[in-house]
Amino acid sequence: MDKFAIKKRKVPGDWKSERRAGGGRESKPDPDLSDPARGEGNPESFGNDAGGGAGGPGPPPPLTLLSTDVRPVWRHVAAEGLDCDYAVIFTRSEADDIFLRLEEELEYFSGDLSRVQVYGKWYQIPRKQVAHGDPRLTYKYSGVTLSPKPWLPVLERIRERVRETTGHVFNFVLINRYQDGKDHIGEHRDDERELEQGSPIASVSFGASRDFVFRHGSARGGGSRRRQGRLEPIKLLLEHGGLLLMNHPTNVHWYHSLPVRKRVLAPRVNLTFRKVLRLSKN
DNA sequence: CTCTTTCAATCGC
DNA sequence: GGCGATTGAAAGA
Repeated sequence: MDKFAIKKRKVPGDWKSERRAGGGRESKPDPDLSDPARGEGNPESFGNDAGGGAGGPGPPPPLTLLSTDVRPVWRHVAAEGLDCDYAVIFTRSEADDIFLRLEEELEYFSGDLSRVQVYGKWYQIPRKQVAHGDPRLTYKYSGVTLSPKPWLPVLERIRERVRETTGHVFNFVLINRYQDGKDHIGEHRDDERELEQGSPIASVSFGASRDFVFRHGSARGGGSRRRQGRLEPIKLLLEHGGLLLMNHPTNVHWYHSLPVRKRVLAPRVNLTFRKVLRLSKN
């Protein structure tokens, strides 16, 4: 039973007023996959629905749908100690272009920065990873200290859209690339000790849609699958051009993961923007 | 020194 | 195909 605790909300950032084009269908995340290089629908719409004109219930979509009319449709995701907002913030054509540039321009870490020791054995991390950000910042991940590469135009473009939609300015981005559904990341919390107090983490996705799962700390491990421990996992579908804002205190008690999905054949690039405090000591 | 937290692969169902 | 349980060395508080 997948509980999709998703409700509509107004606006966490700057977008004036929410408006929708077609009938108000409550869209629940579709656990099915979706390939990134699919043909197009409306090239200037965000991926939130668009009613799909063909045979959908409700009134027909408006004839004139100008791109300037379209605003992200935010969904609020809430549970005990969990507070997130999700919206597709890039049009399909914007996201396609950005994804292409990311694939062309990013150079991922290799060697020691891409290996991790688990239960005494060393593994390549089951994904690719790289960090970009302001000079002299560092971020520790699984024991290794990541020094960011300088910003690239495509990354600043994404960061600027995130600023427009959330009001937050981030100085660091950790990028993970999942080649296909076999690439994944295990359950973890993001280390907030080296982040600005109470600042959110902005997770932006391009390419293949992937399931994303939150689990409460108390619902994990040894003897914790008891009777009414009613903190069910919360599953989201992160889409091409989508932004998931993870607000404090989500990362304190909730773990998240990107599980294996063997039916997914296409790559996904995810960027988690952060406000990092610490500077490298030289 | 002690205690807590962390990561990914494998196996069983 | 997916999920829960299981496996420990290293780092940090």
